[in-house]
Amino acid sequence: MNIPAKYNAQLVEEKWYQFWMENNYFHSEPDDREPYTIVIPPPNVTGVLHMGHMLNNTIQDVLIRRKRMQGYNACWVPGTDHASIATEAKVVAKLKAQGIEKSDLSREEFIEHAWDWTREHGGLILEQLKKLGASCDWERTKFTMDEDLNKAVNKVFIKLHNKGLIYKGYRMVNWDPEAKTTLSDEEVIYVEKPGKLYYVNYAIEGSEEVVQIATTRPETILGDTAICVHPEDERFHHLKGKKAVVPIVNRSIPIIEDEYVDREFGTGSLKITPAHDPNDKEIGEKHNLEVVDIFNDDATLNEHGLHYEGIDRFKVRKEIVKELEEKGFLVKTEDYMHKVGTSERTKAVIEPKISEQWFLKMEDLVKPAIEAVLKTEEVKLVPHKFVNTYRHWMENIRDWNISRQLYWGHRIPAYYYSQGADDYVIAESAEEALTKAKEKTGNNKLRAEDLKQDEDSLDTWFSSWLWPISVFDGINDPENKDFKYYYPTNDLVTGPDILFFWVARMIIAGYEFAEEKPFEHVYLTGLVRDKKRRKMSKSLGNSPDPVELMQSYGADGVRAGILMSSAAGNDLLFDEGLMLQGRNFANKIWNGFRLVKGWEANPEAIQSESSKMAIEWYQAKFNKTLKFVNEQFEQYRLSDALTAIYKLVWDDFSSWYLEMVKPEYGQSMDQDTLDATVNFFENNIKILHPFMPFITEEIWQYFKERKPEEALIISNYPAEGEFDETILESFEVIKEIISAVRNLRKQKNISFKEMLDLSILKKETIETGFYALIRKMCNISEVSEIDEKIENALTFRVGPNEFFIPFTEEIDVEEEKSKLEQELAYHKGFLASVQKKLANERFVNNAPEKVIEMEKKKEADALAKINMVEQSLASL
RNA sequence: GGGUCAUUAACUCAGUUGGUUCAGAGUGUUACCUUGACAGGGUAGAAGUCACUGGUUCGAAUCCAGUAUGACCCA
Repeated sequence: MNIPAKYNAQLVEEKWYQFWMENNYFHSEPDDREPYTIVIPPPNVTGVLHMGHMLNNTIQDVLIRRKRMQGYNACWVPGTDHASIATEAKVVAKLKAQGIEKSDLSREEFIEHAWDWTREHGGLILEQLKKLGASCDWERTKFTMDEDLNKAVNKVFIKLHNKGLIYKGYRMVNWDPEAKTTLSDEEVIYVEKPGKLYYVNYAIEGSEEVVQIATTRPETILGDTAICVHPEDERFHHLKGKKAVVPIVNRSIPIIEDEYVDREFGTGSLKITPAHDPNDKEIGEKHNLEVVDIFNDDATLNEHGLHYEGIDRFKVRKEIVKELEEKGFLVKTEDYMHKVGTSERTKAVIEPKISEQWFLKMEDLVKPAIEAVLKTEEVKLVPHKFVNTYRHWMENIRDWNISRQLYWGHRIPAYYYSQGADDYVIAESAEEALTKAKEKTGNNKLRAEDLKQDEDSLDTWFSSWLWPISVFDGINDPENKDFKYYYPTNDLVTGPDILFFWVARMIIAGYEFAEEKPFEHVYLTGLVRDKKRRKMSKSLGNSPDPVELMQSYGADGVRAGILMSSAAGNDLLFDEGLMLQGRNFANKIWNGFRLVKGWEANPEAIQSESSKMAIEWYQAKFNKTLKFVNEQFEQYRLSDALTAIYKLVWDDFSSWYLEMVKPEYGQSMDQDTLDATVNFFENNIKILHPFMPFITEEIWQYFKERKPEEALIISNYPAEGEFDETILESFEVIKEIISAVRNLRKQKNISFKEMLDLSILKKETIETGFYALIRKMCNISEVSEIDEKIENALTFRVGPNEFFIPFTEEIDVEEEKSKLEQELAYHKGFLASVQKKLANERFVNNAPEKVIEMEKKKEADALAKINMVEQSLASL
């Protein structure tokens, strides 16, 4: 036979992926079958495949392939996300490398560069998913900036605005004064830096007294608008209602009280600068304080900086300290370590800055989404434990800041006709805006050039929260047949880190825009970590390249490996050993196939008793396992499902079944056994196909000549069947007997080739049909039942039955004795523990009948065994 | 600082709703096997005070409280 001894994944994988594509097996169209739909969590266009994607997409592919085989109309919609922040940063960096600054380009020019980037890199990750075997419906591939998706975003913005849910407000943003841009929280890195704590006196109006504050940023004194103390701090009670005077500026500011103040820190009184500190901003809003912004965009001081106008913040810090000292306001300085936010890219110290933003009111929108997950369970989180986190977030939700100061993304559809903050209209297009503006202002002379669209873009999540709807064009055209057929989708597979950002918002959007849940189950995967338990990420460089892994272990090996130890919602420590296990498994299957493929049936051959029993047993074993596997799938326990199949194929099928039906040397195989074996093999690879699609399709096609429409990928998943539990139980006993004989051979150095006799002193029924199996598996010439012990024989016990192998050589009595004594000690210990329980009155009175009966049976069994072992000892 | 979750063999993890001597799997490790599908294999073995301290119960890895350590999310 010409089948290689080692399975070569590379040769096989590309072939079958192409075959599936050519036959369009991934594509779905609405029909009268029940749909099963998954939308992919769209990966970032700038991204390359990492371990998290692998885990995530493997799970989705397993789910979709299984449902496809189960006869559902399976549709897995792929796509990518425009990721405004990340992509814009990449494009800026790329342009910079070419000597072009973003500020040199117009918005339109910059966006053209971003599209170039997207066209160049955007498809990469999808190509990598193909290598993994992902059976996505590629004809349905979507991008969050596609025209129809963009239109949907605009529509939704307008709808929400019309409902009065979108408003403009102020928010503290992370301002990078070097790049002159806002940064997301993720792009700010906090570093520990040595600084100083400056103690400064503020005069109290109308008194000789002073109040002392401590600050790390004395330059912000110029923007102070209050002093705050703790309401229960007796040191400051007498200052209540008074006013303080800001040094240098001579501004009169109120002394307010708030529990936010930490009485132990510094002097216990706090200066409040709402324009330049997030906490101060909140206090400022609470107490209606004035906001004085003292900085320009490049972090030099503006006109509020008085004589420091135009000077950089750090230089001002030095100079103002000198001035405070000269004028007698500065009391002392202390060294102080504190965490300072810096820009991930420019390393510049971040300046918290108040800026005008668009917000979405969440309070009412969130209600149906809370109901759906926490009350009606229309949407179920898997594992369930995440509902706690979900509840906490949803019940403490804040309004959503949906604008970003970026070019790349969906531009906010607000058009200004004048300078005022509210002089705008919301419209789907510039033309519509013009009409609306004319209406609103009554000025018919307005021209298109008079309108200026808002410069900001929308948060990327503001488009991805529509994803399950918008990929089917359900916002623009809610009556279209795809949307009606596929929505709501069934399962969503994603990481718990975006439960809020994305999952919760999709649920909100589902109820708001489609009046229905977006999906039924949310499978939250674990995070993939490295051996040091760090999250795998590109910035740490601790993630192996999945494409290289697939080259080393095969896509099937990697898929199986990564699923083998990843229970839903539990983190997964990446270990290359898992991939190895996956690859070895593929090889094991491959060699089983080689064996079976090499068998030829002899029409004259008659089925042996042992083969008949083996077939009967394996059928039961398979049915039981399949039932278990299906139950695991119901609970999204993919790891357990795979492990069960792994054991079925490796232990039960390869190690036991194949050995049992394997023709004896020089013998040939009968047709019935061969047919049954091939049938078993095919069923094995059917239930394995969702996990390891390539090798299973390869073997499937190798077994027989098949037409394209007979491909494994679209074959029928095996149906559950009845099974006889007693066969399985009996077989466990047979396995023990076989193991015991093998053990004896090893201990006594008896070659397997030497035939032996086996006698059974039977106390409990053993299916005699299985004797043939014992003979075959242990190279036994005869299995006989006896009534008396045999002298001078090797013995062992399985259950209450005693076994004898006549043995000509001297038996080592001492060794036998010590073995028996060990056994005896074990049973006696067991008996003692059982009897102790039964002697406990409270146990007997309180435990359920069933449990007590079980204990009584255990007691009887133990006594019988002890009796037997004692007899054996006596006979020695 | 607030919330959520975890802690079981050298390593990675199960243990499905308290009950069989229940303490399990895989990897690794040890010994033996150049077996006719497979050394990417086979057979057999060793290995754990279920983080700690209390409590509930006839009975706790499992339920409750606290402590320690770690992780994640939010501020």
